[in-house]
Amino acid sequence: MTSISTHDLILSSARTLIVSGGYNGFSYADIATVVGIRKASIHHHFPTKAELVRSLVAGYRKEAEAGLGALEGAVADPADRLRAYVGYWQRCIADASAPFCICALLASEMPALPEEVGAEVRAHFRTLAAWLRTALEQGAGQGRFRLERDAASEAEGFMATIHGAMLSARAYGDAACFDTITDSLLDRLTARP
Amino acid sequence: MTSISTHDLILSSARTLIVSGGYNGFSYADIATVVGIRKASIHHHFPTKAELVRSLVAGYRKEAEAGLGALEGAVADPADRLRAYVGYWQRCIADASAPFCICALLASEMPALPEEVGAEVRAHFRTLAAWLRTALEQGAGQGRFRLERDAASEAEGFMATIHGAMLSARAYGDAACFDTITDSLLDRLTARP
DNA sequence: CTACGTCTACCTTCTGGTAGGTAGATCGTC
DNA sequence: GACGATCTACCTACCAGAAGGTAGACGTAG
Repeated sequence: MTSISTHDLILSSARTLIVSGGYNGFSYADIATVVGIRKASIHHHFPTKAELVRSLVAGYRKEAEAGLGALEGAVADPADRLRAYVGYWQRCIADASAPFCICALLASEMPALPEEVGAEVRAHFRTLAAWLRTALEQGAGQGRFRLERDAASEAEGFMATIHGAMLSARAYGDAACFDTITDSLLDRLTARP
Repeated sequence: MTSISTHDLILSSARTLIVSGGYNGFSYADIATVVGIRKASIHHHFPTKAELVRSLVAGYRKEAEAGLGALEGAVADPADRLRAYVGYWQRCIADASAPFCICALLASEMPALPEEVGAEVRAHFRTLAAWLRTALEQGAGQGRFRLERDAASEAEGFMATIHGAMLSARAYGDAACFDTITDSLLDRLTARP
C-alpha cells in the first residue's frame, strides 16, 4: 500500500479549505494543522501561497478536463451528458464533499487574486463553456434541444445558472435548492418545442 | 452643504472594498486609509468587524428593498420591471461602480462568515427571490410570460442566472458577458409560447 | 460640564516567508 | 562493497508586518 505523498496531502487539504472560505479564507497554518507537518515544510513543496493555489487550480482544471472529456466519450446523447454533469454536482453538494466549484468561488474574488491564479480561473470558465457549447450544438443538430440563441450564448447562460445555483444552495444552506434550479434548467432544454 | 458623516464614509468605503475581495479581503487598516482616520476610530463606530459588515449588509438590504419596492410601484408591466432590475445591474457592471452584489459575493464565503452576517445574506436572497416571484406571477397571470414551472422555482432560477452572470463577467473580465446572458434570460420569458 | 469623535500608544495573535540545520535515502566513484 | 557527496523532506527558530482590538488622553461643540 503506497501512502499519499505529502505534496498531494497539502493540495487536497488546501482544496477543502479554499472551498469553504476562498483565497483569503485559509492560511499555511491551517494546512499545517490538517496535514500534520510544520508551516515551514509547506514552503518546501510550494514556495508561495500564490503558487500553491495556482498549482491547485491547475490540477483541478486538469481533473475537470479529464472528467468532461471522459463524459463526452462515454455518453453519446448530449441531453444525458448534461444530465450527468449536473448530477455530478448534485451529488457533491448533497453529500457536502465538495459543495462548490473552486473556480466559481475564486471568480467572485477575482480583483483580489494574484494574476497567475486569475488566469487559471479564466481558463476554466472558457473550457467549461466550450464543453457545454459542444453538447448544446450536438443536441440542437439532432433536434433534441430547442435553442433560442446561438449555442455559445446558451452555453454561457447554462454555466451561469449552474454557478448561481451553487451560490443559492450555499446562501439558503439547502442542497435541494441546487436540484430544483438545475432540474428545471435541463427540463427546459429537452422539452419539445 | 452638509458633509457626509464618518459613520457613512466608513460604510461606503467598506462596501467598495468588500465588493472587490469579500469578507477576508479587506481590513480596518484599509478602511482607515481610504476614509483618512485612524484604525481605532473605526471601532468607535463599529465595535467589531462582524458588526460592521452585518450593519453594512443590513443597509444594503434596506436599500435593495426600497429600490425593488419603488420599481414595483413605478413599473406596472412585470416584463419591464424585470428589465429595469436587470438594467440596473448592467449599468453597475458596465461602469464598474459596484460590479457585484455584495450578498452574492458573501454567499460564496458563507461557511467562513460570522453567523450574524450569514443571516443577513440569507434574508437578502429570500427577499429578492420573493420579489422576482411576484413579478413572474403577475406576468404569467396577464399571459405575458410562459412559465414552465411554478413561479417560485422560476424565480430561483432567474436569480441564480443573474448571480452566475455576475460571476462570469468577473471571471472573463468582460462586462458584456453579463448583458448577453441576461438579455437572453429576459427574451426567453417574454417570447410568445 | 458633558458627550462625542478622534487621537496616540499599545496588545496579542496571526500572516506569509526565511535561515539554517538534520536525518535518511540515493548517488557516483574508487 | 565502502566512501563521501548530494538530494529530499522535514525540522526549529525566527522575522517583519498586518490582523482585530483595547485603554486612556485630548479637544471641541452644545
